[in-house]
Amino acid sequence: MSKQLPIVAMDACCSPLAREPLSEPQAVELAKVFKAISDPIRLRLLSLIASHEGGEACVCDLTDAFDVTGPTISHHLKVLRESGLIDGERRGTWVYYRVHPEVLARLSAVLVPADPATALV
Amino acid sequence: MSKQLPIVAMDACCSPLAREPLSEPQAVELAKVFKAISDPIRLRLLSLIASHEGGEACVCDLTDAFDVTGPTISHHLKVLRESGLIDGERRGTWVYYRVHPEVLARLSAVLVPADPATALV
DNA sequence: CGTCTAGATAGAAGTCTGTCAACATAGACG
DNA sequence: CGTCTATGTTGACAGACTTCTATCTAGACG
Repeated sequence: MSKQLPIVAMDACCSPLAREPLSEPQAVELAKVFKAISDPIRLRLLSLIASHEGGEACVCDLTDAFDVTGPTISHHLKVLRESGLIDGERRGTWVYYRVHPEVLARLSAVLVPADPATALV
Repeated sequence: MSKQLPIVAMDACCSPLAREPLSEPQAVELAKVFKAISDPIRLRLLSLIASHEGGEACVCDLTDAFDVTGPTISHHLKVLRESGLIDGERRGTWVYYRVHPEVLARLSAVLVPADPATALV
């Protein structure tokens, strides 16, 4: 579960994409992470985990929120795990997931527009 | 080209994903935009356009930066266009693209982690 | 040990995606 | 008008993705 994280992309990629052109390797690594959150179920899973009290959520809490089967949720959690966005830990009967906020922060930083006038409303 | 923008998602989605759970419709709309940037070529296209002087870039500038054929670049630009991230305008012989910084800003805002301690380095 | 539950894995079916070659279209220009 | 160049569109195909059912594994507990 919490096996060696692939320690994704994130190394050489913090300058906003609008400041200077992404290198090809940076783009490849970033694309993997964005692909991980390019599915509605995975986005909601990530959001449920990140916004859950205590910063973590049990798979049992997550499964009920969707119309798909357990294995499908497992699959999506695996994709999020392999992208480095979340990590899971077994405690007794249940498995708890939590997000890696640094990864989220870096994705957010990469997307910041160049023009400082375009502030968040 | 600059036909009625689909005026994507972006309406009801500015609260960070880690603050409260995304609704299903929000997730569906956001996922479309993230899917648009989940390809290395499209990420680099977006970055090239956004970081280009004057805030716009001609397709002719873009095509040379990649190993794929013209039609493939056209296809990727179309995906970015349909997601609302960029817009193109023909001026004489060439077509110029520019990004919509608000869309970028909103994506960035959605990904901001909950914990304020996780500031950008 | 046997059994029950939470979750993960495997394999299959159907759908979507990226890429190309071939063709179409829009201005520029003679 | 005819032709050349810059982009876009179409149709095809291989590979990747999502979801399911069936099966397996790890703890809990009697």
